[in-house]
Amino acid sequence: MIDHRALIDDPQGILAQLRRRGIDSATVDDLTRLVETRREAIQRVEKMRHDLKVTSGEVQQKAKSGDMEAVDSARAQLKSLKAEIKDGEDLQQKVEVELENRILTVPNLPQSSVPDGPDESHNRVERTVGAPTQFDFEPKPHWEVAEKLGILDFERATKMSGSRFAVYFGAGARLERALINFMLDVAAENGYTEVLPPILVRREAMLGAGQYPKFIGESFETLDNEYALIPTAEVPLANLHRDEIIPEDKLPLRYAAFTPCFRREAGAAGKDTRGLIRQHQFNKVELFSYTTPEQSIDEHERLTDNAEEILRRLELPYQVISLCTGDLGFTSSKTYDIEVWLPAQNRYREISSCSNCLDFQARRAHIRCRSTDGDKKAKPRLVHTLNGSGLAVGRTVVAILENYQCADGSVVIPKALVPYFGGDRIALPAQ
RNA sequence: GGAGCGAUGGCCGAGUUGGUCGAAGGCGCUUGACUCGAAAUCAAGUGUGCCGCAAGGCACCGGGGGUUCGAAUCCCUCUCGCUCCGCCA
Repeated sequence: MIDHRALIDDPQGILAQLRRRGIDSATVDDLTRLVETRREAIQRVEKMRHDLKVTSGEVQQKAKSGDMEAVDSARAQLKSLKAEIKDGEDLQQKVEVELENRILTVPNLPQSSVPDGPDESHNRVERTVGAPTQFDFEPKPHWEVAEKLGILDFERATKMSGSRFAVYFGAGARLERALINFMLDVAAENGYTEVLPPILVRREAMLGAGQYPKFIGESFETLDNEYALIPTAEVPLANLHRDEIIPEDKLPLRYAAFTPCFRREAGAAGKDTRGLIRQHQFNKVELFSYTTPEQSIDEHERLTDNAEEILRRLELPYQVISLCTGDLGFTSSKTYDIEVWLPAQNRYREISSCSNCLDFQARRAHIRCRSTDGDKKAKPRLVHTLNGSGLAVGRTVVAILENYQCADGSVVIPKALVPYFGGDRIALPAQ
Protein backbone atom coordinates (compact mmCIF):
# COMPACT_ATOMS: atom_id res chain seq x y z
CA MET A 1 0.00 0.00 0.00
CA ILE A 2 1.35 3.40 -0.93
CA ASP A 3 1.51 6.23 1.60
CA HIS A 4 -1.65 8.34 1.49
CA ARG A 5 0.17 11.24 3.16
CA ALA A 6 2.28 11.50 0.06
CA LEU A 7 -0.87 12.15 -1.95
CA ILE A 8 -1.30 15.41 -0.04
CA ASP A 9 2.36 16.34 0.21
CA ASP A 10 3.39 15.56 -3.36
CA PRO A 11 0.54 14.40 -5.61
CA GLN A 12 2.47 15.32 -8.76
CA GLY A 13 5.45 13.23 -7.72
CA ILE A 14 3.24 10.22 -6.99
CA LEU A 15 1.46 10.64 -10.29
CA ALA A 16 4.74 10.82 -12.18
CA GLN A 17 5.87 7.54 -10.66
CA LEU A 18 2.55 5.76 -11.08
CA ARG A 19 2.31 6.88 -14.71
CA ARG A 20 5.32 4.67 -15.37
CA ARG A 21 3.16 1.74 -14.31
CA GLY A 22 0.25 2.80 -16.46
CA ILE A 23 -1.89 4.45 -13.76
CA ASP A 24 -3.72 7.49 -15.14
CA SER A 25 -4.07 10.92 -13.56
CA ALA A 26 -7.82 10.46 -12.96
CA THR A 27 -7.03 7.64 -10.50
CA VAL A 28 -4.53 9.78 -8.61
CA ASP A 29 -6.92 12.75 -8.61
CA ASP A 30 -9.68 10.57 -7.16
CA LEU A 31 -7.40 9.32 -4.45
CA THR A 32 -6.14 12.76 -3.58
CA ARG A 33 -9.71 14.00 -3.31
CA LEU A 34 -10.61 11.10 -1.03
CA VAL A 35 -7.63 11.76 1.21
CA GLU A 36 -8.70 15.36 1.59
CA THR A 37 -12.33 14.46 2.23
CA ARG A 38 -11.16 12.08 4.90
CA ARG A 39 -9.13 14.80 6.54
CA GLU A 40 -12.08 17.18 6.66
CA ALA A 41 -14.35 14.49 8.07
CA ILE A 42 -11.87 13.70 10.83
CA GLN A 43 -11.48 17.32 11.81
CA ARG A 44 -15.24 17.82 12.01
CA VAL A 45 -15.82 14.74 14.14
CA GLU A 46 -12.96 15.48 16.49
CA LYS A 47 -14.21 18.96 17.16
CA MET A 48 -17.64 17.61 18.09
CA ARG A 49 -16.19 14.89 20.26
CA HIS A 50 -14.13 17.44 22.11
CA ASP A 51 -17.25 19.49 22.86
CA LEU A 52 -19.09 16.39 24.03
CA LYS A 53 -16.28 15.49 26.37
CA VAL A 54 -16.14 18.92 27.97
CA THR A 55 -19.89 19.31 28.34
CA SER A 56 -20.22 15.78 29.64
CA GLY A 57 -17.90 16.68 32.48
CA GLU A 58 -20.09 19.63 33.29
CA VAL A 59 -23.12 17.38 33.52
CA GLN A 60 -21.40 15.47 36.26
CA GLN A 61 -20.71 18.67 38.19
CA LYS A 62 -24.32 19.72 37.92
CA ALA A 63 -25.47 16.31 39.03
CA LYS A 64 -23.21 16.54 42.06
CA SER A 65 -24.56 19.93 43.00
CA GLY A 66 -28.06 18.52 42.71
CA ASP A 67 -29.20 20.82 39.92
CA MET A 68 -31.26 18.12 38.25
CA GLU A 69 -33.13 20.48 35.95
CA ALA A 70 -29.88 21.65 34.41
CA VAL A 71 -28.77 18.05 34.09
CA ASP A 72 -31.91 17.06 32.24
CA SER A 73 -31.71 19.90 29.76
CA ALA A 74 -28.00 19.29 29.18
CA ARG A 75 -28.73 15.65 28.56
CA ALA A 76 -31.29 16.42 25.92
CA GLN A 77 -28.88 18.79 24.26
CA LEU A 78 -26.02 16.31 24.35
CA LYS A 79 -28.22 13.62 22.98
CA SER A 80 -28.65 15.55 19.78
CA LEU A 81 -24.93 16.30 19.66
CA LYS A 82 -24.33 12.61 20.06
CA ALA A 83 -26.54 11.96 17.05
CA GLU A 84 -24.57 14.50 15.04
CA ILE A 85 -21.33 12.83 16.00
CA LYS A 86 -22.73 9.49 14.96
CA ASP A 87 -23.58 10.89 11.55
CA GLY A 88 -20.12 12.40 11.27
CA GLU A 89 -18.50 9.12 12.23
CA ASP A 90 -20.54 7.21 9.70
CA LEU A 91 -19.45 9.65 7.02
CA GLN A 92 -15.84 9.42 8.08
CA GLN A 93 -15.97 5.66 8.06
CA LYS A 94 -17.56 5.63 4.63
CA VAL A 95 -14.80 7.82 3.25
CA GLU A 96 -12.08 5.79 4.92
CA VAL A 97 -13.44 2.50 3.63
CA GLU A 98 -13.64 3.91 0.13
CA LEU A 99 -10.13 5.32 0.33
CA GLU A 100 -8.85 2.03 1.64
CA ASN A 101 -10.56 0.03 -1.08
CA ARG A 102 -9.16 2.29 -3.75
CA ILE A 103 -5.64 2.62 -2.43
CA LEU A 104 -5.31 -1.13 -1.94
CA THR A 105 -5.53 -1.58 -5.69
CA VAL A 106 -2.70 0.85 -6.38
CA PRO A 107 0.63 -0.88 -7.07
CA ASN A 108 3.97 0.04 -5.53
CA LEU A 109 6.01 2.92 -6.94
CA PRO A 110 8.85 1.77 -9.20
CA GLN A 111 12.45 2.67 -8.36
CA SER A 112 14.18 5.04 -10.76
CA SER A 113 16.59 2.30 -11.84
CA VAL A 114 13.72 0.17 -13.18
CA PRO A 115 13.56 0.22 -17.00
CA ASP A 116 10.39 1.64 -18.54
CA GLY A 117 8.24 -0.43 -20.83
CA PRO A 118 4.80 -1.93 -21.23
CA ASP A 119 5.73 -5.63 -21.30
CA GLU A 120 8.45 -8.21 -20.86
CA SER A 121 10.12 -7.32 -24.13
CA HIS A 122 11.49 -4.26 -22.32
CA ASN A 123 13.10 -6.18 -19.51
CA ARG A 124 16.82 -5.53 -19.24
CA VAL A 125 19.43 -8.29 -19.05
CA GLU A 126 21.74 -7.45 -16.15
CA ARG A 127 24.22 -10.32 -16.51
CA THR A 128 24.63 -13.75 -18.00
CA VAL A 129 26.50 -16.44 -16.09
CA GLY A 130 27.76 -19.57 -17.81
CA ALA A 131 27.01 -20.49 -21.40
CA PRO A 132 24.07 -22.52 -22.77
CA THR A 133 24.83 -26.21 -22.33
CA GLN A 134 26.15 -27.90 -25.48
CA PHE A 135 25.00 -31.36 -26.58
CA ASP A 136 26.17 -33.74 -29.27
CA PHE A 137 22.64 -35.10 -29.47
CA GLU A 138 19.18 -33.58 -29.45
CA PRO A 139 18.35 -32.73 -25.81
CA LYS A 140 14.94 -33.99 -24.71
CA PRO A 141 12.37 -32.04 -22.70
CA HIS A 142 12.48 -32.90 -19.01
CA TRP A 143 9.21 -34.80 -18.99
CA GLU A 144 10.55 -37.24 -21.55
CA VAL A 145 13.80 -37.63 -19.65
CA ALA A 146 11.90 -38.15 -16.41
CA GLU A 147 9.33 -40.56 -17.73
CA LYS A 148 12.02 -42.72 -19.29
CA LEU A 149 13.78 -42.78 -15.92
CA GLY A 150 10.49 -43.55 -14.18
CA ILE A 151 10.89 -40.69 -11.72
CA LEU A 152 7.96 -38.44 -12.65
CA ASP A 153 4.41 -39.45 -13.45
CA PHE A 154 1.96 -36.83 -14.65
CA GLU A 155 -0.75 -39.21 -15.84
CA ARG A 156 -1.18 -40.93 -12.51
CA ALA A 157 -1.25 -37.55 -10.78
CA THR A 158 -4.45 -36.77 -12.67
CA LYS A 159 -6.13 -39.75 -11.01
CA MET A 160 -6.12 -38.04 -7.65
CA SER A 161 -5.69 -34.36 -8.50
CA GLY A 162 -6.33 -33.61 -12.15
CA SER A 163 -4.08 -31.54 -14.37
CA ARG A 164 -1.04 -29.53 -13.30
CA PHE A 165 0.08 -32.01 -10.67
CA ALA A 166 2.91 -34.50 -10.62
CA VAL A 167 3.86 -37.62 -8.71
CA TYR A 168 7.57 -38.09 -8.02
CA PHE A 169 8.96 -41.59 -7.68
CA GLY A 170 12.23 -42.96 -6.33
CA ALA A 171 15.24 -40.95 -7.45
CA GLY A 172 12.93 -38.11 -8.51
CA ALA A 173 11.46 -37.72 -5.05
CA ARG A 174 14.96 -38.06 -3.64
CA LEU A 175 16.31 -35.38 -5.99
CA GLU A 176 13.59 -32.93 -4.92
CA ARG A 177 14.36 -33.61 -1.27
CA ALA A 178 18.12 -33.27 -1.83
CA LEU A 179 17.60 -29.89 -3.46
CA ILE A 180 15.46 -28.62 -0.59
CA ASN A 181 18.12 -29.57 1.94
CA PHE A 182 20.90 -28.15 -0.21
CA MET A 183 19.12 -24.82 -0.67
CA LEU A 184 18.31 -24.48 3.04
CA ASP A 185 21.92 -25.24 3.98
CA VAL A 186 23.26 -22.62 1.58
CA ALA A 187 20.76 -20.12 2.94
CA ALA A 188 21.89 -20.88 6.49
CA GLU A 189 25.50 -20.31 5.43
CA ASN A 190 24.43 -16.93 4.12
CA GLY A 191 22.89 -15.93 7.43
CA TYR A 192 19.22 -16.82 6.95
CA THR A 193 17.32 -18.33 9.87
CA GLU A 194 15.41 -21.42 8.79
CA VAL A 195 11.65 -21.17 9.30
CA LEU A 196 8.97 -23.83 8.88
CA PRO A 197 5.74 -21.78 8.83
CA PRO A 198 2.07 -22.71 8.52
CA ILE A 199 1.00 -23.04 4.90
CA LEU A 200 -2.65 -22.44 5.72
CA VAL A 201 -3.19 -18.79 6.64
CA ARG A 202 -6.04 -16.45 7.46
CA ARG A 203 -7.24 -13.91 4.94
CA GLU A 204 -5.71 -11.04 6.94
CA ALA A 205 -2.30 -12.57 6.35
CA MET A 206 -2.96 -12.58 2.61
CA LEU A 207 -3.95 -8.91 2.85
CA GLY A 208 -0.87 -8.02 4.84
CA ALA A 209 1.42 -9.55 2.26
CA GLY A 210 -0.38 -7.73 -0.55
CA GLN A 211 -1.87 -10.88 -2.13
CA TYR A 212 -5.42 -9.84 -1.33
CA PRO A 213 -7.62 -8.26 -2.50
CA LYS A 214 -5.92 -8.19 -5.89
CA PHE A 215 -5.22 -11.91 -6.30
CA ILE A 216 -8.14 -13.62 -4.56
CA GLY A 217 -8.92 -15.48 -7.76
CA GLU A 218 -5.43 -16.95 -7.87
CA SER A 219 -5.60 -18.61 -4.48
CA PHE A 220 -7.01 -21.84 -3.13
CA GLU A 221 -9.11 -21.51 -0.01
CA THR A 222 -10.75 -23.97 2.35
CA LEU A 223 -14.48 -24.55 1.85
CA ASP A 224 -15.42 -22.30 4.79
CA ASN A 225 -13.15 -19.54 3.41
CA GLU A 226 -11.46 -19.48 6.77
CA TYR A 227 -8.02 -20.35 5.44
CA ALA A 228 -6.07 -19.79 2.26
CA LEU A 229 -3.28 -22.07 1.05
CA ILE A 230 -0.21 -19.94 0.63
CA PRO A 231 0.88 -19.18 -2.94
CA THR A 232 4.40 -18.55 -1.60
CA ALA A 233 6.18 -18.57 1.78
CA GLU A 234 6.42 -14.81 1.33
CA VAL A 235 2.94 -14.67 2.90
CA PRO A 236 3.76 -16.22 6.30
CA LEU A 237 7.21 -14.62 6.35
CA ALA A 238 5.84 -11.13 5.67
CA ASN A 239 3.37 -11.61 8.54
CA LEU A 240 5.96 -12.95 10.98
CA HIS A 241 6.55 -9.54 12.54
CA ARG A 242 3.07 -8.06 12.15
CA ASP A 243 2.34 -5.18 14.55
CA GLU A 244 5.89 -5.16 15.88
CA ILE A 245 8.47 -2.45 16.41
CA ILE A 246 11.86 -4.03 15.78
CA PRO A 247 15.02 -2.51 17.31
CA GLU A 248 17.18 -1.41 14.40
CA ASP A 249 20.28 -3.17 15.66
CA LYS A 250 18.46 -6.46 15.00
CA LEU A 251 18.09 -5.62 11.32
CA PRO A 252 18.48 -6.99 8.79
CA LEU A 253 16.47 -10.05 9.81
CA ARG A 254 16.90 -12.83 7.26
CA TYR A 255 14.64 -15.86 7.00
CA ALA A 256 14.60 -18.88 4.70
CA ALA A 257 11.55 -21.11 4.52
CA PHE A 258 10.84 -24.28 2.62
CA THR A 259 7.14 -24.70 1.86
CA PRO A 260 4.81 -26.13 -0.72
CA CYS A 261 3.07 -23.35 -2.69
CA PHE A 262 -0.40 -23.44 -4.22
CA ARG A 263 -1.62 -21.45 -7.21
CA ARG A 264 -4.65 -21.71 -9.43
CA GLU A 265 -2.78 -20.41 -12.47
CA ALA A 266 -6.13 -19.04 -13.57
CA GLY A 267 -4.71 -16.76 -16.25
CA ALA A 268 -2.37 -19.38 -17.64
CA ALA A 269 -4.75 -21.74 -19.39
CA GLY A 270 -2.93 -23.58 -22.13
CA LYS A 271 0.51 -22.38 -21.02
CA ASP A 272 3.17 -24.88 -20.02
CA THR A 273 0.65 -27.68 -19.84
CA ARG A 274 3.33 -30.35 -20.03
CA GLY A 275 5.91 -31.01 -17.40
CA LEU A 276 6.83 -29.49 -14.07
CA ILE A 277 7.10 -25.85 -15.08
CA ARG A 278 3.63 -24.70 -14.09
CA GLN A 279 1.94 -26.72 -11.36
CA HIS A 280 -0.91 -26.02 -8.95
CA GLN A 281 1.36 -27.25 -6.17
CA PHE A 282 5.13 -26.86 -6.09
CA ASN A 283 7.93 -26.64 -3.58
CA LYS A 284 9.98 -23.55 -3.01
CA VAL A 285 12.66 -22.29 -0.67
CA GLU A 286 11.95 -18.65 -0.05
CA LEU A 287 14.40 -16.00 1.14
CA PHE A 288 13.02 -13.02 3.03
CA SER A 289 14.67 -9.96 4.60
CA TYR A 290 13.49 -7.20 6.89
CA THR A 291 15.75 -4.14 6.72
CA THR A 292 15.93 -0.47 7.65
CA PRO A 293 15.00 1.95 4.87
CA GLU A 294 18.71 2.64 4.33
CA GLN A 295 19.67 -1.01 3.90
CA SER A 296 17.15 -2.33 1.42
CA ILE A 297 18.80 -1.32 -1.87
CA ASP A 298 22.02 -3.15 -0.94
CA GLU A 299 20.10 -6.03 0.58
CA HIS A 300 18.27 -6.53 -2.71
CA GLU A 301 21.57 -7.13 -4.49
CA ARG A 302 22.73 -9.44 -1.71
CA LEU A 303 19.54 -11.48 -1.67
CA THR A 304 19.59 -11.86 -5.44
CA ASP A 305 23.19 -13.01 -5.27
CA ASN A 306 22.26 -15.53 -2.56
CA ALA A 307 19.65 -16.99 -4.92
CA GLU A 308 22.09 -17.02 -7.85
CA GLU A 309 24.61 -18.85 -5.69
CA ILE A 310 22.43 -21.98 -5.85
CA LEU A 311 22.66 -22.03 -9.64
CA ARG A 312 26.38 -21.30 -9.60
CA ARG A 313 27.01 -24.18 -7.22
CA LEU A 314 24.85 -26.47 -9.31
CA GLU A 315 26.75 -25.22 -12.37
CA LEU A 316 23.62 -24.31 -14.25
CA PRO A 317 23.78 -21.48 -16.83
CA TYR A 318 21.51 -18.52 -16.13
CA GLN A 319 20.87 -14.87 -16.67
CA VAL A 320 19.54 -12.13 -14.41
CA ILE A 321 17.07 -9.63 -15.78
CA SER A 322 15.59 -6.47 -14.35
CA LEU A 323 11.84 -6.37 -14.90
CA CYS A 324 10.52 -3.28 -16.64
CA THR A 325 7.73 -1.18 -15.11
CA GLY A 326 5.03 -3.02 -17.08
CA ASP A 327 6.19 -6.45 -15.92
CA LEU A 328 6.70 -5.54 -12.26
CA GLY A 329 4.68 -7.39 -9.63
CA PHE A 330 2.01 -5.51 -7.72
CA THR A 331 3.90 -5.14 -4.43
CA SER A 332 7.36 -4.66 -5.91
CA SER A 333 9.38 -1.48 -6.46
CA LYS A 334 12.05 -3.38 -8.35
CA THR A 335 12.44 -7.02 -9.31
CA TYR A 336 15.28 -9.17 -10.59
CA ASP A 337 14.21 -12.40 -12.24
CA ILE A 338 16.76 -15.16 -12.41
CA GLU A 339 16.26 -17.31 -15.49
CA VAL A 340 17.88 -20.70 -15.92
CA TRP A 341 18.83 -22.16 -19.28
CA LEU A 342 16.53 -24.93 -20.49
CA PRO A 343 18.08 -26.72 -23.49
CA ALA A 344 14.91 -28.41 -24.74
CA GLN A 345 13.09 -25.05 -24.83
CA ASN A 346 16.25 -23.41 -26.16
CA ARG A 347 15.74 -20.44 -23.89
CA TYR A 348 16.02 -19.08 -20.37
CA ARG A 349 13.06 -19.62 -18.02
CA GLU A 350 12.27 -17.95 -14.70
CA ILE A 351 13.45 -19.90 -11.68
CA SER A 352 13.52 -17.08 -9.11
CA SER A 353 12.08 -13.63 -8.64
CA CYS A 354 13.74 -11.28 -6.16
CA SER A 355 11.82 -8.16 -5.18
CA ASN A 356 12.28 -5.14 -2.98
CA CYS A 357 8.88 -4.05 -1.66
CA LEU A 358 10.31 -1.06 0.24
CA ASP A 359 7.66 -0.11 2.87
CA PHE A 360 4.69 -1.28 0.77
CA GLN A 361 4.05 -4.49 2.75
CA ALA A 362 5.23 -3.03 6.05
CA ARG A 363 2.62 -0.27 5.91
CA ARG A 364 -0.20 -2.80 5.60
CA ALA A 365 1.20 -5.20 8.15
CA HIS A 366 2.31 -2.49 10.62
CA ILE A 367 5.94 -3.56 10.82
CA ARG A 368 8.22 -0.83 12.10
CA CYS A 369 11.70 -0.36 13.46
CA ARG A 370 13.25 2.08 15.87
CA SER A 371 16.73 3.51 16.13
CA THR A 372 18.68 1.93 18.98
CA ASP A 373 21.67 4.24 19.18
CA GLY A 374 21.34 7.30 21.36
CA ASP A 375 18.23 8.96 20.07
CA LYS A 376 15.54 7.31 22.19
CA LYS A 377 12.94 9.82 21.12
CA ALA A 378 13.24 8.65 17.53
CA LYS A 379 9.89 7.90 15.94
CA PRO A 380 9.28 4.35 14.72
CA ARG A 381 9.76 4.00 10.98
CA LEU A 382 8.35 1.45 8.58
CA VAL A 383 10.78 -1.36 7.76
CA HIS A 384 11.54 -2.47 4.22
CA THR A 385 10.80 -6.03 3.15
CA LEU A 386 12.43 -8.08 0.43
CA ASN A 387 11.72 -11.53 -0.88
CA GLY A 388 13.10 -13.93 -3.43
CA SER A 389 12.93 -17.57 -4.37
CA GLY A 390 16.06 -19.39 -3.49
CA LEU A 391 14.92 -21.30 -5.54
CA ALA A 392 11.78 -22.82 -7.03
CA VAL A 393 12.57 -26.49 -6.41
CA GLY A 394 10.50 -28.10 -9.17
CA ARG A 395 11.98 -25.85 -11.80
CA THR A 396 15.45 -26.65 -10.50
CA VAL A 397 14.67 -30.32 -11.05
CA VAL A 398 13.64 -29.39 -14.59
CA ALA A 399 16.92 -27.54 -15.13
CA ILE A 400 19.00 -30.45 -13.86
CA LEU A 401 17.14 -33.07 -15.89
CA GLU A 402 17.53 -31.04 -19.06
CA ASN A 403 21.05 -29.67 -18.65
CA TYR A 404 22.59 -32.82 -17.18
CA GLN A 405 20.95 -35.40 -19.43
CA CYS A 406 23.17 -37.88 -21.24
CA ALA A 407 22.81 -39.53 -24.65
CA ASP A 408 21.93 -42.87 -23.01
CA GLY A 409 19.01 -41.28 -21.13
CA SER A 410 20.66 -41.17 -17.71
CA VAL A 411 21.14 -37.93 -15.79
CA VAL A 412 24.30 -36.81 -14.00
CA ILE A 413 23.87 -35.28 -10.55
CA PRO A 414 25.66 -31.91 -10.15
CA LYS A 415 28.77 -32.30 -7.98
CA ALA A 416 27.51 -29.99 -5.25
CA LEU A 417 24.40 -32.08 -4.88
CA VAL A 418 26.03 -35.54 -4.74
CA PRO A 419 26.37 -35.59 -0.93
CA TYR A 420 22.73 -34.63 -0.58
CA PHE A 421 21.47 -37.02 -3.22
CA GLY A 422 23.69 -39.90 -2.20
CA GLY A 423 24.79 -40.74 -5.71
CA ASP A 424 26.25 -39.14 -8.81
CA ARG A 425 23.82 -40.31 -11.47
CA ILE A 426 20.24 -41.33 -12.09
CA ALA A 427 20.44 -44.40 -14.26
CA LEU A 428 17.77 -45.98 -16.42
CA PRO A 429 15.80 -48.73 -14.71
CA ALA A 430 16.91 -52.23 -15.56
CA GLN A 431 14.62 -53.79 -18.18
C1' G B 1 -17.83 -30.67 20.39
C1' G B 2 -19.82 -29.34 25.84
C1' A B 3 -18.95 -26.33 30.67
C1' G B 4 -16.29 -22.47 33.05
C1' C B 5 -12.54 -18.60 33.52
C1' G B 6 -9.52 -14.93 31.47
C1' A B 7 -7.22 -11.08 27.74
C1' U B 8 -4.96 -3.74 30.86
C1' G B 9 1.22 0.18 28.84
C1' G B 10 8.37 -3.33 27.40
C1' C B 11 7.15 -6.94 31.60
C1' C B 12 4.35 -7.95 36.30
C1' G B 13 -0.05 -6.15 38.12
C1' A B 14 -4.32 -2.67 40.35
C1' G B 15 -8.79 -0.95 38.61
C1' U B 16 -15.21 -4.51 37.24
C1' U B 17 -21.63 -0.60 42.67
C1' G B 18 -20.06 3.34 34.87
C1' G B 19 -17.77 9.80 35.55
C1' U B 20 -11.76 14.20 35.37
C1' C B 21 -8.26 6.66 33.97
C1' G B 22 -3.89 6.84 28.90
C1' A B 23 -4.95 4.43 33.17
C1' A B 24 -2.21 3.20 40.69
C1' G B 25 1.99 0.39 42.20
C1' G B 26 6.32 -2.53 41.13
C1' C B 27 10.13 -4.08 37.67
C1' G B 28 12.77 -2.68 33.46
C1' C B 29 14.75 1.32 30.50
C1' U B 30 16.68 6.69 29.74
C1' U B 31 18.69 11.12 31.81
C1' G B 32 20.60 13.94 35.98
C1' A B 33 22.75 14.06 41.19
C1' C B 34 26.25 11.43 44.34
C1' U B 35 31.14 8.44 43.05
C1' C B 36 37.93 7.95 40.83
C1' G B 37 34.48 4.36 38.70
C1' A B 38 30.65 0.86 39.79
C1' A B 39 26.83 -0.74 43.09
C1' A B 40 23.31 1.28 46.27
C1' U B 41 20.40 5.69 46.95
C1' C B 42 17.73 10.14 45.37
C1' A B 43 15.17 13.15 41.36
C1' A B 44 12.91 13.47 36.61
C1' G B 45 11.36 11.09 32.26
C1' U B 46 9.63 6.64 29.80
C1' G B 47 3.21 3.79 24.54
C1' U B 48 1.16 4.05 19.52
C1' G B 49 -1.69 6.10 15.66
C1' C B 50 -4.40 10.07 13.52
C1' C B 51 -5.63 15.62 12.67
C1' G B 52 -2.92 20.27 13.10
C1' C B 53 2.36 25.16 10.72
C1' A B 54 2.05 25.23 15.89
C1' A B 55 -0.20 25.44 20.52
C1' G B 56 -2.90 21.61 20.98
C1' G B 57 -6.77 18.07 19.97
C1' C B 58 -8.92 13.06 18.99
C1' A B 59 -8.59 7.77 19.33
C1' C B 60 -6.75 3.24 21.47
C1' C B 61 -7.19 -0.97 28.35
C1' G B 62 -7.41 -8.37 22.66
C1' G B 63 -10.82 -7.11 17.63
C1' G B 64 -15.80 -5.47 16.12
C1' G B 65 -20.75 -3.74 17.51
C1' G B 66 -24.39 -1.89 21.27
C1' U B 67 -26.48 0.69 25.88
C1' U B 68 -25.43 5.74 28.16
C1' C B 69 -24.89 12.78 28.53
C1' G B 70 -20.43 9.75 29.89
C1' A B 71 -17.51 2.68 29.54
C1' A B 72 -11.12 -0.30 30.86
C1' U B 73 -15.63 -0.89 33.83
C1' C B 74 -22.61 -2.97 31.58
C1' C B 75 -24.61 -6.07 27.06
C1' C B 76 -23.71 -8.89 22.26
C1' U B 77 -20.16 -11.05 19.05
C1' C B 78 -15.32 -12.65 17.08
C1' U B 79 -10.19 -14.03 18.00
C1' C B 80 -6.66 -15.91 21.29
C1' G B 81 -5.19 -18.27 26.07
C1' C B 82 -6.12 -21.44 30.50
C1' U B 83 -9.08 -25.37 33.38
C1' C B 84 -12.54 -29.56 33.37
C1' C B 85 -15.50 -33.23 30.38
C1' G B 86 -16.11 -35.77 25.72
C1' C B 87 -13.72 -37.29 21.10
C1' C B 88 -9.33 -38.46 18.22
C1' A B 89 -4.11 -39.52 17.61
